[in-house]
Amino acid sequence: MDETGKHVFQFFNEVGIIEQLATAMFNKRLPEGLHVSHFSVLNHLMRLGDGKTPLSLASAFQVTKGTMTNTLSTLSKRELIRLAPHESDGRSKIVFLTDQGRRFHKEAIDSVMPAMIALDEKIDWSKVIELLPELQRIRTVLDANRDI
Amino acid sequence: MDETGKHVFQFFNEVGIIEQLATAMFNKRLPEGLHVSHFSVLNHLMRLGDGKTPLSLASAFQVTKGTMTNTLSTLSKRELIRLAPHESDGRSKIVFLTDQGRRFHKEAIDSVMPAMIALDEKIDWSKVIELLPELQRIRTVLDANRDI
DNA sequence: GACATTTAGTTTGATATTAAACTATGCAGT
DNA sequence: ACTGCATAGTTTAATATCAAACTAAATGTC
Repeated sequence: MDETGKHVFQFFNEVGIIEQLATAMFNKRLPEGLHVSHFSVLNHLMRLGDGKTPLSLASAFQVTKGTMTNTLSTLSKRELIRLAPHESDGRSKIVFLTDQGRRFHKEAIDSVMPAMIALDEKIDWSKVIELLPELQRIRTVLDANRDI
Repeated sequence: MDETGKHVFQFFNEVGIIEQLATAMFNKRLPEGLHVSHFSVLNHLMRLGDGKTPLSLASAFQVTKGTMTNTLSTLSKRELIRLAPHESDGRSKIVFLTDQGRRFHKEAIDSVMPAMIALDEKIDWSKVIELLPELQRIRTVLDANRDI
């Protein structure tokens, strides 16, 4: 293996570890039984608006349909979302945020923010933001080449 | 939430998705029953030398001791590693690569490389490598602040 | 030296995730 | 209209992972 190959493995390794640490940090601050995956869905619906289908959410987070079924069913049991039938497609559903869901989203952010502020002194977030476009490019390419 | 906060969530989101896509890509190419986690351990031992303890591996990948016990036991069952008692500490063990393990590592890389080469035309790996130090910094900070 | 505390590894129970099979609906071509 | 293929979501079985309890060995304190 050449040098570049090693760096690439290292890159994926760093990404994996950052993901684990960040996930752990979030999970620790979410109430019993709720996971980053649940928060992420709520966050997505808040940012981009609800009324999405389960499949579009699965695709946004790159998880399988089965995973999204599971995530949404937990959110639904907790009444943080409401699943309505799709008005024009009998196979599909539409996901709506409930008031509880919106409230929970705000509370979750409030409980994570202190940790972020604590990190703020140590991480140059502006530099992190500079990384975003390149990460998005990599994500897009990986996504488009899932079958190779 | 302010703008920076949104970017930070976005950053963690991108990282999460890249991790999932990369993991999926690797897993698809590994033989039945073996996972990126197993390859990663072998890769680590190849890069930095074997003779490590399970705990040091757990810490290198930021997984729990229990997870590492599980990973190593699979590798051991397949005889890709050998677990020897620690010569001076009765509680501990030492992980050695077997010849099969080294062979498997090479084969795994050979089977992943074509996909990387395919991606090579689309991703500027040199730019990826430029991201490494900043990612490592973020990782280190997150790691050092796990308790906050 | 005895006892308390720390440390390395294992075990247990729970959960998120995946891949693949399955159900039901939509749609396209004939 | 019928038939066949595609699509949306669910279910199932297997696995990786975690947190927390547990075992056994080491270390430190008195």
